[in-house]
Amino acid sequence: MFTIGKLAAQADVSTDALRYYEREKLIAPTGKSAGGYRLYDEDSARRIRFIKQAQHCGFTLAEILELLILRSRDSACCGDVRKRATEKKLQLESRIRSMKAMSKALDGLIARCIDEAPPAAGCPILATLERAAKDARAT
Amino acid sequence: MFTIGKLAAQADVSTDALRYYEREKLIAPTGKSAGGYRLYDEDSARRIRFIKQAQHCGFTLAEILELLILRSRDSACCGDVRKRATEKKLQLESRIRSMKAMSKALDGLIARCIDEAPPAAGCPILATLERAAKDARAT
DNA sequence: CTTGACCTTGGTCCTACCTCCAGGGTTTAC
DNA sequence: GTAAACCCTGGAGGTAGGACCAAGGTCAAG
Repeated sequence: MFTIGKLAAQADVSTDALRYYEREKLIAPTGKSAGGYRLYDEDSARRIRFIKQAQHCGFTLAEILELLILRSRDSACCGDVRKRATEKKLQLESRIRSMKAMSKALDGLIARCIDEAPPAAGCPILATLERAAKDARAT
Repeated sequence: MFTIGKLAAQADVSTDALRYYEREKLIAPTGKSAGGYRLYDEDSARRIRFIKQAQHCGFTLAEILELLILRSRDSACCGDVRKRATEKKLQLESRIRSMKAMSKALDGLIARCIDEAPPAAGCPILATLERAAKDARAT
């Protein structure tokens, strides 16, 4: 059994984050000391590893809570989990697409800037940012 | 000259958003009516197009404010603007990379789930989420 | 027994971008 | 002239994931 500080150090998160997870129902201390200190065991550490890994896969804490609940009830597990993973992947891919579109739009702006003589009258990037929406509306 | 509602409809934003932009110093009404209504002109409309386009390129409102300030002073314009556009592109690309890594991690999870017989004892996705961090620490 | 490191609760604050609301004044169309 | 539609200010709320802080209690070492 270790206190919150030890657990935090071991899992490389802040004690504030751990208390936050507790408020959000993601974890609960295994017990409490006489003086009211939270006490944790190896199971808690595993649970936090789970949370952090899932975050690295793009799940929000709310979604991770659902995964944790699924994990606790054995029934209907794998299919459900796989569905969530797949949905998350689609979501990520959609966001990647939209960011790629932004990146491409920036490419266009930057290229225009180089083409059209740098210290010309009015920055071509800024001019284009103004004009673009008009074009889009015309579409 | 039109009121905030007209401008909002024309630019496809909410009146609340316009008032918010004003608080954030991104825009200001051209004038006010006798009764205190905000009044805007075609220039305001162009400014809002600018803001929306820049948002589509991934700039935050704070960054857009800087762009607008750059635009108003002609000096040192294009180089500065181009620098910001380039930085923003790098930032986007870094975020894209990190999301791709997430997506790939999900791929791994999903694949493992298919390989290892669906209704087995314990979902392989969940098990992997627990284990992965340990492996990483060992690295 | 004292000092310092650690812990507690409960609260506010942060980013980013708004949305929604109340309570009231203004314009405009009929 | 009156009803509907519009606008005003100011402030709260909400998402996501915490950071940080104050006032105070607890624990371990020396």
